Amino acid sequence: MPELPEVELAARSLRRWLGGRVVRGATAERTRIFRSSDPARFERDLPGKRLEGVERRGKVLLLRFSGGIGLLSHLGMTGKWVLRRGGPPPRHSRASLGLDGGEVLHYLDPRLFGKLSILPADRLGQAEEVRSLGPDPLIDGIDPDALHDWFRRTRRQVKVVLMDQRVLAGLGNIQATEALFLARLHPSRPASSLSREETARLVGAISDSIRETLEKEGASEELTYVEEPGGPNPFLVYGRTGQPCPRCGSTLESESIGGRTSVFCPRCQPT
DNA sequence: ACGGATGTTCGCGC
DNA sequence: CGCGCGAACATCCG
Repeated sequence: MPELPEVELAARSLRRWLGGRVVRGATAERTRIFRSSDPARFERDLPGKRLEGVERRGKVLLLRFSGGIGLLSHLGMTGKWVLRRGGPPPRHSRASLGLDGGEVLHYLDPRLFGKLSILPADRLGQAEEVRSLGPDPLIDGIDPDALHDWFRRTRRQVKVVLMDQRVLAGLGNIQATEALFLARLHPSRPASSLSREETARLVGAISDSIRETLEKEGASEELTYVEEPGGPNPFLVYGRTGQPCPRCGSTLESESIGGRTSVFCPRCQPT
């Protein structure tokens, strides 16, 4: 589920579901989700508190509750917040917040790669997970010169740099793959080889890719309310190795870059 | 049944 | 300190 667009949609859902509402009860399993915190604090600190605000920085969700309680949520690879009313808890619910009217907000995470921590609300922004982040494309925008400076100072491949959260906050394997395709840049190009003009093109492509994904996944979320996976692949090239390039019809190829599968068109994205 | 998966972090070696 | 690589985490899905 989670790169910048999905986390942004999660933030919007959380605001809609429990903005201003009071938590009646809280439960948390003792799992590695609570690494730097403690499930007991989740259960003890949240009941009686009102959600006052939800922010997102990169892939990190920051929830502020009344009483100065803060909750940091990183969805990892398979984390997800869902709202249910009644019924048995969904599979892999690791923590939950009970609300008025029988509604329950569940944090689902089958693989336990995500993270939850309770900390003072006024220190959410100073958490290491947030402090280490570069500019967020949606909140701060992307400065082409600053990105070009990063590119010039590294010997890494451009896709690896795009996924470095210190450079830009929120891009993962999908968004980096899609943006490089839109910008017609091969993912394994040394970042330092990109011209100022190519970097500017890439900046536009990143914005386009994020906006596209937000629209597509936002629309499907409204349709289903309780989002279910398994729809058609909404991406241009991600997950489409061996299929025809949507731009030129050449067969899409893939290779591992920075330990992740990267899909590209050998003709549109020359090395 | 096997292989891969939207993320992060750690250890190892150069 | 930079960087590449592989592994680990735990489960699901095609």
